[in-house]
Amino acid sequence: MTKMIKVLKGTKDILPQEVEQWHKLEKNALEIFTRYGYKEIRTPIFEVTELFARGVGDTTDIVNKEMYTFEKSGRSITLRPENTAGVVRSFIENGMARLSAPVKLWYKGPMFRYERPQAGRQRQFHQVGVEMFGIKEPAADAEVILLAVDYLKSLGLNDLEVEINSLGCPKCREEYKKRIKEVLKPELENLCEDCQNRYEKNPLRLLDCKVDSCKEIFAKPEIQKVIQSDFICEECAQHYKELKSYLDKLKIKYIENKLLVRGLDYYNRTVFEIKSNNLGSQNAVCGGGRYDSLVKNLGGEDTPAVGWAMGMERLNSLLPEIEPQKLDGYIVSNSPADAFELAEELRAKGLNIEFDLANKKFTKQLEKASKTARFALILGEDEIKANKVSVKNLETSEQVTIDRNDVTDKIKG
RNA sequence: GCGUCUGUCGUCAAGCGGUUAAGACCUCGGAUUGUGGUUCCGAUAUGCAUGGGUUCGAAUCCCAUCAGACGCCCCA
Repeated sequence: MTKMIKVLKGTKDILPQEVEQWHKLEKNALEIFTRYGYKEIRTPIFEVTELFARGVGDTTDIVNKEMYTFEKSGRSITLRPENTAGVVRSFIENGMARLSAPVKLWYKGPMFRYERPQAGRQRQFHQVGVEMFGIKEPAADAEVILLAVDYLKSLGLNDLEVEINSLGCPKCREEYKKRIKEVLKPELENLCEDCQNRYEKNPLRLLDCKVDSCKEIFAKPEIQKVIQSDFICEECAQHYKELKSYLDKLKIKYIENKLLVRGLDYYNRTVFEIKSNNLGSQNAVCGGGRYDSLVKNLGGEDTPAVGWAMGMERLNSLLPEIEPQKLDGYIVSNSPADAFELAEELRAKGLNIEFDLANKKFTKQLEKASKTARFALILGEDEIKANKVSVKNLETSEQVTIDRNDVTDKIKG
């Protein structure tokens, strides 16, 4: 046998038996997001590499080691590892800053990250996400979180945990980083290798290290004091406070998590995640936050923005399996020409109809009908002559011979 | 990039150095040339991820490669 070709590591076929669930995710997204005034946008799945380097941030893992990048005609091109940068690019390029604020956009589609696959993580995966531009007030943050919760509810996912935090603005965050580095400096060589890296790259990150020896160090009172301190400036604190009061009013339960730091450089002030306990170690279904300086960084007018993305595969694994739909009718006939005709007639009326293209024996056809359809539509010589059809309900075994024109009504009940 | 575990039919698997490589499901055919979903019979891996090695003998032991699962890092 010639060698079989297999899917690439970390990629997957979405097979017919699971596609119903994907339809549900997409249908609900369109429906719910539309209610909140969002319009769908579809951006290319590849962009100039620089977009991600500048947008996502060139200190991030995503940009440093996870991008699918290739050269074409002397240009460096990258498969999108996330879609916020692309949407922002489009926002700027199409002059959307001139539209009346807020500009609300949503998207869905495949993303690509060269990572080691594991539960809830693939190299090609899908995200749905929303981005709102032009509103700096915390009400925007609140609405975006409410939308996420609403969408999850529409999928039957009611008891997920919402975690929030405020990163402050670049100014107050720098201060905080400095203080963390200061207090940890004496312990630096006792920290694990990862933490030593993070010490320089992203000091906020090292606070939730899972290594026991690091945990012990962080538990020291003088260090805890710095971690727990309210470092954010007055304005940022006010923003955060207002957000929380909105969430309270909206009865959205949330957990404040000081250690919640997102790994993308563009976030400021509000960050949040929505987690599930049923997902294994990659337990976040939704992640997002505010990114007020991204539009400007990518060459647009200074425009505040908030948004989030959800991993569709992760959502999917939380959804119950959907029973496959049965056909409305399966035509049992040894005259393919007549079966064709009847099938077309009924399909035109919106019914799902099939018949045996291989023209097998009568009993085989009935067997197939009973496995795949609600009704068997028997079209034998007698019926054809009389312009009738015998309609058999395959659940109750009840069978009647009726006029062709009455078949639709009989099936639709 | 690192760590742990795992690769036997389309699927789920038994087998643990000498078997004709169980069994079940699915699929296909027959009992049954106009009445199914139940039942009964039958078919379906010269092959055990791939390549080497050890051995009289390997699906079973060893090595390498590849693939998968899970975890770390990071993220949705």
